[in-house]
Amino acid sequence: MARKRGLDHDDVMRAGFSVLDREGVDGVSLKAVADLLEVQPPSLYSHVAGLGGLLDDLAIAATADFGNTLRDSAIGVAGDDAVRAFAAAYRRWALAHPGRYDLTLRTVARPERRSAGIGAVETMDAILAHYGLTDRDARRAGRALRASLHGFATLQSADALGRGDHDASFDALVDLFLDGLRQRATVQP
Amino acid sequence: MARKRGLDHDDVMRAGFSVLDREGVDGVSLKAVADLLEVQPPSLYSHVAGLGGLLDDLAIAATADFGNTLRDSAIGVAGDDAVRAFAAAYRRWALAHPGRYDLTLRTVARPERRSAGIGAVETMDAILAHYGLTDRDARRAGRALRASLHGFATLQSADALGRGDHDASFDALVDLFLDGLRQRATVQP
DNA sequence: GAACTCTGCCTAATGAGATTAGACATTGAT
DNA sequence: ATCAATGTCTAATCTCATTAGGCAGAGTTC
Repeated sequence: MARKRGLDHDDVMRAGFSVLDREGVDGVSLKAVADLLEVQPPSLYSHVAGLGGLLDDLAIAATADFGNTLRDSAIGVAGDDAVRAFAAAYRRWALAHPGRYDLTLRTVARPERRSAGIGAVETMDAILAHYGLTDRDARRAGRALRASLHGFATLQSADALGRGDHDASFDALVDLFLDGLRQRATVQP
Repeated sequence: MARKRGLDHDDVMRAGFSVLDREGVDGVSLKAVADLLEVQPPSLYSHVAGLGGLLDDLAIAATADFGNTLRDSAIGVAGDDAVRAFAAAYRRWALAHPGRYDLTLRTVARPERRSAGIGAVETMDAILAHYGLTDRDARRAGRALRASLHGFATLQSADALGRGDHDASFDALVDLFLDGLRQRATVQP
């Protein structure tokens, strides 16, 4: 009768992402995932460490995917173009997967999650290196860019920006950042 | 025996904020609030519309307080000084009350909450008006500033900025924004 | 001052979820 | 054919939120 289908950690992750994308972070429950997999909730404990473990796993996977996307965005471009490409990829990913993006930020404090996010920071550092800033300025510029992108993506996906052309506002934000960057740069890329 | 103390909506709010400040948004439960007030959870329903209602009320109150703080920050200053004061007040408040700040952003979509948040946007618009930007540029600059401040505050309070002098990074972010603003301004305040 | 009503807290009960323990069936190897 | 491993299941417990209905204290009215 019971067909002994045999689930998999990956199956659970897929189902988890499906619920996450559909219902958001708060909608992710073992019940929902189990229903989707047509299984009883306790069965999931063979594959993930409870709800918390599932969310952790999802967060790590999402962070890694995000990092890879960002890395890819900057391949073959440099200077302002690279910044623009990076910024566009950042916003695109965050808006396309609001739940996943949310998850990449909740409890950033865990080491595995942090290391999965390194890719993003390294990519940004590499892009900014072309501007020949001092280490200190580069670090600050990186934080400023990250904060701006994060803030914009979050506010837009929370629908907190009001009416208007958000694409243009975003471009303006990036341009504004680039203007400031150029003023501080020692080399003009 | 029962001392018939007589709670109050305000008492519940105070307790709610206390839990919120101590445990964060996810820590707010009717159980926790009831414990703090030495009352049984169902008793709270006389004063608040369940957990959701309490969170809504807290969010509205927090948003109003935040808005007032921001408004006050810009009294008697103008131009770059006003932007700096506004930015400093924004970050100070957000870092001082991470739970409340979180709450001001969750479900921004509700009308009362939105109107409570108007103060912040109006204050920012008033400050930016001094730069004589076109309406469109002003709107974009406002969004850029809001996004930057929000992003920085969120990332810092999530401990996602890494090691370093965050005060200086924040100042750098604001300076960078001001540089960009000046380039676009038609009047030099 | 006694009865009345209102307000606000209480207990009891229900229900959703997470989680643990332990039984049972299917699979693959010996 | 038997055995161990694996993975799912049912049953039970626990924490909360929430609803229903009862009871007591406070002020009001006569």
